Amino acid sequence: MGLTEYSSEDLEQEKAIQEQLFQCCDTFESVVFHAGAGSGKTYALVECLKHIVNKNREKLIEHNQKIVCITYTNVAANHIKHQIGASDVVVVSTIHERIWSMIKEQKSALLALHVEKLKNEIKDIRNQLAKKPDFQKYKKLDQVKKQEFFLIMQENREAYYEAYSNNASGFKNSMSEIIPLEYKDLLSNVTKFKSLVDKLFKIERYERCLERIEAKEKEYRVVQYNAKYNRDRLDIMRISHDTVLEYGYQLIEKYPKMRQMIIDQYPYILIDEYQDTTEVAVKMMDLVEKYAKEINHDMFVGYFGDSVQNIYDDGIGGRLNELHTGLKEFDKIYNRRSYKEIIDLANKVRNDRIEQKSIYSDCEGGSAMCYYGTEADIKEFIDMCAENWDCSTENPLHCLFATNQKVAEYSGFLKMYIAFNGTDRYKKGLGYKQLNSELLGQDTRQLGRVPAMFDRLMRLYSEVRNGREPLRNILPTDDFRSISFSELRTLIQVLKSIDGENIEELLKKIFKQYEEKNDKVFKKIIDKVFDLEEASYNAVITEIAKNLYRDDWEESKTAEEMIRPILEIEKQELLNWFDYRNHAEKEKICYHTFHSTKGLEFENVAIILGQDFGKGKGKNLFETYFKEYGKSIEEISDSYETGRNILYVAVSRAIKNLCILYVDHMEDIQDKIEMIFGKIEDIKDGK
DNA sequence: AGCAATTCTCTTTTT
DNA sequence: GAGAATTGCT
Repeated sequence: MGLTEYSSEDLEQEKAIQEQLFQCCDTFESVVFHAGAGSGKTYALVECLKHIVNKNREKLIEHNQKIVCITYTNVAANHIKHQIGASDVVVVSTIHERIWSMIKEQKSALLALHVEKLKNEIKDIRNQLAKKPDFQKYKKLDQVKKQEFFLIMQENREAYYEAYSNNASGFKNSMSEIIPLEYKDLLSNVTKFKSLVDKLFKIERYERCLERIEAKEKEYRVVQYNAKYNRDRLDIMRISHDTVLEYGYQLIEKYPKMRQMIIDQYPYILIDEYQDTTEVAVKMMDLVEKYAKEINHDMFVGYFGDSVQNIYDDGIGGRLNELHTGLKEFDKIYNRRSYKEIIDLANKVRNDRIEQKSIYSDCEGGSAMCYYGTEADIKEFIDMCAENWDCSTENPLHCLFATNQKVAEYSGFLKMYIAFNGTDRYKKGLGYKQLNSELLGQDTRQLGRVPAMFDRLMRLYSEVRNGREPLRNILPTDDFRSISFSELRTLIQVLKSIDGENIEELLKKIFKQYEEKNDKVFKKIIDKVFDLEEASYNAVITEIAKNLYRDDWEESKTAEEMIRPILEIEKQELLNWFDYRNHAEKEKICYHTFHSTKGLEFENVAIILGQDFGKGKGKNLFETYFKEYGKSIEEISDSYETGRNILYVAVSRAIKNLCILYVDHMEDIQDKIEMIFGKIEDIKDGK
């Protein structure tokens, strides 16, 4: 069995560290708690919260003060809320939510910052127009001409945007109808022309916004933050995540009163996963805490996390001590998650001063191995792991890949992933980043319009077939109650008859029934799935085309031709996709990206390290890590850290069994790999 | 040939 | 939205 008996000496030690932490809370000595993977970091944080509440609840209530706990995600916030139970003196939230709630009432100060930001942005764009070589031709025009050009473009704004997504020659054609000859030169390079006009329009929008703020127009009196949007829209008074923190920092820096207010209201601030927070958030904490010292007020800031588990681009990682000075440091070296073999390997991977030790005395009995092979060996490797560890739905194997595409491939919906990836919506611009949340988001609200439609369709499909109480979750409660048993049975029969090899067949079948049968409840169900004003085959096709493709398709192709790749997605792929997202069926083998496993733990883990992560062909995320392994701090590069952190997170998910497959050339790095993993074998000899 | 314009390609994740 | 790769122009 294993991992059941504690070593009493270590348990005492662990307790002693926790006691020291409590003491720091009591004496307002701010701390950083370095806790590696599986060490019970969140447990320590929750214990601190409880300790502070127990000791100070009355006092806090009397002074109308709260303990603040900041997490990186909403999921983590809910998790901690659940663990401490409802409390009137603790507020748990993400940094954005907390900062916004602290600053949103300072409406006039925020408005002033917003005005300043608008002005700075305008200045910046003007600066680019004057300096960037791209705009040389524009620069040569005199003021009057510049103004005239702008007015012409302004008058033809609609035509400009209509032509915008055409290819270069098409765009040139449409534009030369509008633009007088003297400005034709600007159009010689379409990309530069677009960039110029976009910038001119942006300046205009910002200036107009400034005027409206000045005029105190209704919608222009307060700055809004809505967590739903990922981008600033400064011109309509809407800011996004980064700007919330930016404004927060500026307010705190500018107004001592703001600092005072935070200190008075929130004498305790605990931050979970500090390595993921942004620089500006930590600088804010530093400012506030230093000010508290200055005016002799009590304030405690506690950071909980692990610099090596920073796997996001904008997290501070190991830079905490530069940004927030004077913190008392604690290391937690005990591991409560894994067997010794895993812990030893994870220690070697991170290769820093933190060396974990199991808290259990019966911690031997796990396994950690490494093989090398080629792309073609992956499948066999996975099967070998599943077989060796006797994996089943009760004891599943968890496979970790770098990219979502690989996850989609092995989960059985690669064709679907590629079909969506190939649509205009996700191919153009930054769309490919959107694909992962709109197609693979665990939360239904993240899904794009079309994936959400397919999700509802497949929910119905599997509910009718596998649900214990079919339709209970699909029919509105009233209908479910009023429908008779035999009616329900026929309805289910009809719904079950909807089937087909691919999306096209499914849709055709559905709407054939829809038109033939005059069943009110059936229609209601289908209406709900497609969520359109009018439900028909053509309406659905058009909706999909409109959502996934640019709107200039009508001339050349019909909607149906346009969305051919989507229509041809096989039903089996849809089902696999649906199961992957909902984890409805407990699988024998589950697939994840490295990133998505953060914070989780699995009995059996297989990791595939390949060439599929990074820019350019054949780039290998881990190559630099292996190459620079063991070198001094001065010699290592940023990509060493990126590789190390991701590999550490991946490796430390395992509780008992871990196996790694390295899929790339390894002539130069074999010795380093063997330093970490011990002997590495060819997968073909491994069986 | 040499340069400029156009098109293609690119990882993960949260707020 | 940046940098590489490809196509196009003179």
